[in-house]
Amino acid sequence: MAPTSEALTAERILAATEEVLRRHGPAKATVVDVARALGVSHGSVYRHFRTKAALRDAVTKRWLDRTFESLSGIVTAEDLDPEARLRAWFAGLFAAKRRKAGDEPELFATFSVLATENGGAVGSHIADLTGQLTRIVQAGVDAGTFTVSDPATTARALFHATGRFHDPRYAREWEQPGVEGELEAVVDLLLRGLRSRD
Amino acid sequence: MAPTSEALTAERILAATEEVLRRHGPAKATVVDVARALGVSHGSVYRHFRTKAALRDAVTKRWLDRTFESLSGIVTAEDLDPEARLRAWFAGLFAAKRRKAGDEPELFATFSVLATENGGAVGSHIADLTGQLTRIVQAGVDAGTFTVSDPATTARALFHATGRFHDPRYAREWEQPGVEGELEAVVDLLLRGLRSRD
DNA sequence: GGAATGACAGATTTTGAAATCTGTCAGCTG
DNA sequence: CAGCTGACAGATTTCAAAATCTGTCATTCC
Repeated sequence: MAPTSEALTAERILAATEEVLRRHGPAKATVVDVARALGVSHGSVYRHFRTKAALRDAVTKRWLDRTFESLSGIVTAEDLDPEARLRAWFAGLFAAKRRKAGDEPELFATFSVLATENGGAVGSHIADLTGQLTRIVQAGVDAGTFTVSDPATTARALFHATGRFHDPRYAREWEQPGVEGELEAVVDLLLRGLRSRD
Repeated sequence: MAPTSEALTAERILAATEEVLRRHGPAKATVVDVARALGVSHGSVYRHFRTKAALRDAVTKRWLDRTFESLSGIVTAEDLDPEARLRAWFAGLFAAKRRKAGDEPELFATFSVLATENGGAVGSHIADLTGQLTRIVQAGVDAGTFTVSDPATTARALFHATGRFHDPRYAREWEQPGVEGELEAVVDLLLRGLRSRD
């Protein structure tokens, strides 16, 4: 890599790390590699990130933010009723996860590793997603189409019940033929449970 | 181990294999170990099981049958309405899985390995469980308390939606404090979805 | 003086040779 | 003869030495 003479910023380190991860995968991507790609000593990288774990976490956060940006738009989509929002949201989440698992396997693997380690970036990602779910459920309650006692608890239940379609541990199953239908069957059942009965 | 002079039956091999697995875990349990425990040559073991994989599969089948025997009783419990049966069934499934994961970690690990490999024993185990679910759902439809178009599809949706509470990939999470409540929240939501609306 | 370096200790990973394992089968044994 | 053995080829695993990596910090450089 050309040792660019620009200042060494956190952002440049993150970009280089992502590149190294993409090329080598999470198991074989070292801080030394990142430094080499930037044309600096590895000590310099440690000036910006206290540990290798912190660096991985930051890269994953950046990647997650980029990848699931569009989802939050659905939460406030005025042209959709809460039920349609929920359907679109789950469909969008699943589509994005599956696409990334296929298109960027190495970065997805990094995310998976962090997920099993309860990394900070993954923790906030999940908190972010359940927060979005809570807001949709709340909107449904406000509109009178949903009846639930505690939107936040319900949101977590929805998230848990759909784990098979967003938890990276199931990534392999996402390629099998009938999955789309499986997601729909689960979401149908859950939406029936949310609906008001009077 | 005392080289018992009884005939070498499949059953004796299975018992010895289970013992070896319990002692060494799935990674370090070899066919040679099993043969040594029985006081025979490993060639004799291959007379009864074509491959090591077949042996592992048979041991796991035996273990699964023993472990989840009691569940099937709930399916036909006349004293419970279908909704109560479903609750009891899920609670029982979760309790059994969690107990086994804690009490017999090595055998549970063997089961987990087979699960990720889509082993035959695990496949029938899952088919068996969804079959039981289907029968409970069907009973609910017959009784008029549930309304669903296709009990088998619904049963699979129920099974997928509760994966977090029976899929061995989540075993680690089963020890955390709030899990019981999480299962209840999901089951509540699903049952609301099953109930008839008129 | 603030940023970068590179040498260093201890931890982790790689590597390749030796040991063990899987699955087969010709022959032994009772 | 039915059931068991043990030697064998090729695959896999183990193990210990060598290489590399992580994280620190005194020193160098601009």
